[in-house]
Amino acid sequence: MRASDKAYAALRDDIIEWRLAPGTVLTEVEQSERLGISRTPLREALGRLSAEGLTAAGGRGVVVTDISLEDIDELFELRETLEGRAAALAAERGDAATFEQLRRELLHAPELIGGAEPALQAYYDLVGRLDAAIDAAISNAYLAQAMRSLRVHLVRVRRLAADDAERLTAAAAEHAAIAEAIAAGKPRLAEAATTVHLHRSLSHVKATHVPHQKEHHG
Amino acid sequence: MRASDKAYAALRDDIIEWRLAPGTVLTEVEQSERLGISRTPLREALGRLSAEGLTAAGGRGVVVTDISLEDIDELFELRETLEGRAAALAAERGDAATFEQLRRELLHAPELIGGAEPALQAYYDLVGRLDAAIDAAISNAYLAQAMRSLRVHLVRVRRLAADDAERLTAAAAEHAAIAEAIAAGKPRLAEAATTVHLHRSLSHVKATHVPHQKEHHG
DNA sequence: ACTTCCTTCAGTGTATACACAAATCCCCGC
DNA sequence: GCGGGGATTTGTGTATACACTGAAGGAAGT
Repeated sequence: MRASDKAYAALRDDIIEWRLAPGTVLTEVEQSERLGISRTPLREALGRLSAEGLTAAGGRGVVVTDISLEDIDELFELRETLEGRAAALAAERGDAATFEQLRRELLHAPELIGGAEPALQAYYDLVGRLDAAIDAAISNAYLAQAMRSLRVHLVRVRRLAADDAERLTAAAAEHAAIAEAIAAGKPRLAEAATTVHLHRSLSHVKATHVPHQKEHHG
Repeated sequence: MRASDKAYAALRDDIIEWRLAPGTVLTEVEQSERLGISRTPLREALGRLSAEGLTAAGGRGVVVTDISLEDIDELFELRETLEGRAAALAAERGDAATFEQLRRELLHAPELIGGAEPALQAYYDLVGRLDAAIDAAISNAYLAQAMRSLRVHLVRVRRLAADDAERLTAAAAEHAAIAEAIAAGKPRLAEAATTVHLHRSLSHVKATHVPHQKEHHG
């Protein structure tokens, strides 16, 4: 693994998991020493992060970007646009058997949610497989790319919300509805189910959202 | 201006204007010598280009990406999704006077189109101002960013088509219709007008498209 | 003649040194 | 005591040297 990849992954995780608070300035020498690499690969990592919008390269050093409540609204507005269309396209072009299988698994998801850590991870993986199946079904590299770049920010937002078992169970049912609509080849329904799911998701995030306090070092 | 910015702008223009054929491998030492800079800033430029999708960093050296006919279809599919929604949002949130003014100017655009080079540039600027006005009106940084990253590829596609005066005149009328719908505050109509415009645009591109032959150097 | 191994080399990945810009801080003058 | 100007420090931008890897070409053996 290249040093720049390692630095990118480390910094990306630190930002997504809110270990690096928004507003933190990432100095090249400091971070390169922390990660045990040189400035050159670190700069590449910072460039990638800034391209994704996780950091912003303002005048002196790059700073970790913040996510405000307005940002979350904007994020979900774009998400609704992209994923709604993606679900519709998947219903038109996707393989019914694939999504039927996913739907069946999603109906059994509540058993995973109540469980401990590994079972919960299995649930998240399942949702991830639904996303991947949609990505593959739409056969549109540009749309898939746009959604991928969105998901980075969404993971960050998800960490802000309290994902209780109740919400996760409901979300699983919503996902199952999306998979069912796609499997049935109903684009309008798939888009509507996605819209419903995203609105409920957004409501939950905004309801349980607790502002992260910035950890001012020093 | 930084050396990396200069390199980025130069390479970006070379690719967009099809002076660098798809499949061309951009070697770091070669390009850095050609542009009169060092490898370090050039690498940053190549990184940005690859992030945008203008180049792909496969194993050995980065290569200029190709745009196939399927790519154009996918590109316009995403474009329809994003710009349709953007037009609708602009109709909801935009300032009527701004778009009314743009509509009036677009109605006079045919006078510019017939003219020589500078007048044609004035027309392209006018269309660009409409795009910028929509970007500003939607007040959604993520959506605006997604559209910006798309436009790079669209400029590249536009260079493939023969933009005759007839098509440009029709396009101006379609743009005027979009501006009118936004000014009138009619989201559905604005989205529909955008859809119509993009489909006509796509048809024109595909009808007049001439495949670029790759210039194999040596 | 074909295959295989070794050599060589082109090219990237990384580290480091140097140059330059900006911000801060201290000292001197008032 | 306060303000201004210069030095110092901090950090980025760029260049270059070195290491490593993967590929291509040739030579030798079968």
